[in-house]
Amino acid sequence: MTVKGWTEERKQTAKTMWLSGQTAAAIAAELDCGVSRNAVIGMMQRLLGTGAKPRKQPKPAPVKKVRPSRTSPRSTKVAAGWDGTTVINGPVAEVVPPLVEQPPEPRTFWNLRLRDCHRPLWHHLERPSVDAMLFCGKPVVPGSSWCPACAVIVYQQGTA
DNA sequence: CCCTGATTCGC
DNA sequence: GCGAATCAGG
Repeated sequence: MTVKGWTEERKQTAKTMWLSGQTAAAIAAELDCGVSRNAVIGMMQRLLGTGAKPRKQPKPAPVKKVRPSRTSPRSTKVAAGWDGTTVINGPVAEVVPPLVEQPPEPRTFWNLRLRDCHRPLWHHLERPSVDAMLFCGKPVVPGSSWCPACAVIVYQQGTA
């Protein structure tokens, strides 16, 4: 089932994953067709109009760089469950739709993403099970691993 | 260095 | 329409 190209299913999956906060690379891996993360990003721009956001740098000098060849060795990527749900066969659309928006905080171990506040919330537990591993989950300060509130806490504790 | 998304532009 | 190259930020 490796039909190269963007099928409606593929677009839907990518779109939903993107909206749910998955990274482009993760989406590319999940789709597991010949798409790179750039392809995913490019598709999102066309599909969702990502370019609608105000850009910071107008990129003044798009000087033509050397483009010797476009051939790229596409490595086989492993499709792993991205939200704890194994998606191997069957219409992906049936497993993805339930995702409307971001899950409420705190985030679970499985839902925690790079930009979610990483401050652990289980410091009371000796041996927390994965299910008990909750993180703050609020949006982090860009460049940090914690949200503004947790950054202060972590800093005061000297755990930074 | 690695990663991320964003943009440009050739196909 | 598509995606690699490239860029810019973290």
